[in-house]
Formats: sequence, structure tokens, C-alpha cells
Amino acid sequence: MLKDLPQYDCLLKAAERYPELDPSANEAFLNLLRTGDLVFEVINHFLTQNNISQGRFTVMMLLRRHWVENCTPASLAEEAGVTRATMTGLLDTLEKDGMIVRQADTQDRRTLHVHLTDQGSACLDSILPGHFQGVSRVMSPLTHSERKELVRLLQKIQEQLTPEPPKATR
Amino acid sequence: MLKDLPQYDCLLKAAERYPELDPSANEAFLNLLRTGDLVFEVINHFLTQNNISQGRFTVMMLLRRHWVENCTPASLAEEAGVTRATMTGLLDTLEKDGMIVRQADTQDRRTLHVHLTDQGSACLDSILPGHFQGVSRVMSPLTHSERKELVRLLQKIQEQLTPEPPKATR
DNA sequence: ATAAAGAGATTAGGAGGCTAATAATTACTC
DNA sequence: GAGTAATTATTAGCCTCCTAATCTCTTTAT
Repeated sequence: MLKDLPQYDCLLKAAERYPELDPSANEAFLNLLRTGDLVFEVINHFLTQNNISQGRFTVMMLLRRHWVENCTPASLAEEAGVTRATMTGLLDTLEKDGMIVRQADTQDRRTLHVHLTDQGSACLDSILPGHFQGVSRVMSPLTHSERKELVRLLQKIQEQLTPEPPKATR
Repeated sequence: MLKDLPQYDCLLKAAERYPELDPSANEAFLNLLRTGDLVFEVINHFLTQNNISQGRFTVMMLLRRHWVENCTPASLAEEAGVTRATMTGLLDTLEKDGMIVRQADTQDRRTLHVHLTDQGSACLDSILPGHFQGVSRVMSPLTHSERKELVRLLQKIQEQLTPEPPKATR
């Protein structure tokens, strides 16, 4: 959303009208959203060409990351940051396409376990090199230290918005 | 998407398996997407409480920015960065709620002109102060110079991804 | 003048988010 | 041990985004 960002001097002028408007905060905010959107679009375009959506890709990456039986729809939803209802839909289409399977738990008959199939694993392997190349290309204008600085600034914002720090075990 | 970001050392390990994986690029990429998502969520939550979506809010802000008759569905779609079909849907709901009106062009019977109604303008005025406060809060962990540095880094990425520089007339 | 091409807006159909409500199972409490 | 509460997964209904197709009108070419 919002392809044409307002210029900084325009924000200054608007701030005269709205005393709550902090120009530098707004500028950073708009650029953050816009850049995130652009980057998402690039990666999403690549994934779409390979007939997979961002959501499905995330699920498959999570399944590979855990590489064992500990994945339930609820845990995947939690890690992916979507609702369980959404995860049900994602798993539906992934299962329909043969990328994953759902297996009943022998202990607790409420819970299911989700596995990547061989086909799903092969699909992921065929996509990942191109995906990582795309990520590298997107970030190519920044030097190593600039990337580190960007991450530092972004994490300061994240900490503001989440109870704990960015978490990131595993 | 992706609440739990992989740790940097985990990326290093994965890079052994995938030679295309650039750890620092990937770390920056994941943090950018995650932060953008978090920030969007915060703002979207505020707007939702005021019974308006991000898309509708963007359209109303664009209408106010132009403050005259030069807005057509096509130009709004272009500026907002969505398809015309999407804009049609947004304008439908905005018109249904009495926020905007569509008027026929006297010259060219294909084109329409979109205007903010008084009610739409009042609605925007009631929302903006809270919105700007939210933006300031989100960016509060960063100093002024950190915000400027963040914008600089983000714009370098944007330039990589768009033919021209971030544009931003007006 | 008329046919073809182009441009504006819309419609139809699909995907993936969300919330809220439901069904089945397990855990708690007294 | 019976009843209530909590948990797991799902369904239903809504919204917003997309692409592709359609309809109307204007411009261009012949």
C-alpha cells in the first residue's frame, strides 16, 4: 500500500495542522511499511511462479526446521504467527497438494501431527536456492555492517511492540 | 508471518547446506518483514477499532492529499499500489458508508471522479490524532538520528527494487 | 465511416487473513 | 465420579487482496 510516499517537507507542513504528527516518526513508519511491502512482493512473486504462497512456504520451512514429529497445527500457528483457523486452511491446501500429511496422535485424540512428505521436501529443495538468491539480491545494496545496523534498529522497534525481546530460539 | 525468527547462528548452520544462503542478508530480510508486519498490525488494530481498514484509510488520505477533483479510481489505484479491481471494491464500501462519492466526468463518459464527502472528512479528522500518536509510539525507541539512518537504509533497498528512486513527489 | 485498438471501470472467482461459534476430547474440581 | 472448564481442530461467514474476463466508451487507422 501507498506507493508514493509523502516527502519529508510535506510531513512538516502537515504537522502544523496536526500537533500529534511527529514528522521523523511518520517518515520512518511509512518507509518501513513501504519497504516491507516491496520486499515481500519480490519474494512472493518468486514463490508464486513456483506455485506456492508465502503462507504455505512458511509452514514448510517450519516443518523442515523441526524435522521431527513435534509439529501440531496449533504449534505451527503459534510459530507462524497466524490463527489456528488460518493454519487449518493452509494445511488443507498443502495436504491436497500432497506436500504434507496429518496423522492422529495415539495418546491424545484431539491432537494431530503434521509431517512434510517426500514430495513436499523435494519441492522445498527445488525452491530454496532461488529463494535465497532472491533474498541476497534484495539486500545487495547494503554492506554487511549496514545490514547489522538495520537489524539492530528493527529489533529496537520489535522490542517496543512485543512483551519479550525478538525471542528467536532455534 | 513467522513470529519466531531463526537465530543468526542457525542461519550460519543452514548456509553450510545451502551455498546460496547469505546469512546477513537473510537476517536483515527476516527482520524487515517481521518488523513491518508487527508495525502494520499495531496500526491496523487501531484503525479497525475505528471501523476502518488500512486500504480504506489509505484511499481517504490520498483523497485529502489531492483535495481537488483529480482523483479517479485508476489514479487512486496507481498511487495506492493496488489493482483497479481492488480499488473498485474499496470505493464500493467507502461509498456505501457515505465517506466518498463517485461523479461522472462530463467530457469522458468512461471516467469517474472520486470525492471525499463531509462525513468522510470528519471521520478522517476524528481518527488522525490517534493514528499519529500510534505512529509516534511505535517509533519512540529510536532517536531522531536513528530514524534518519533507518530511512536511509530502507531507501537504499527501495531503490534496488524500483526503476526510479522512491519517487515521492507531493 | 467503420473497424480495430486502447483505456476506464466493473464483475467473477479464488486465495488467505480474521473472528466467532462448534464438536470432540481431556483436565480439573468438589 | 459427575460436572465444569480448558484445549484441539475445525467450520462458517466476512473482508481485502489478486488475476482474468467483460462491458462501455474513446481514439486511431484505413
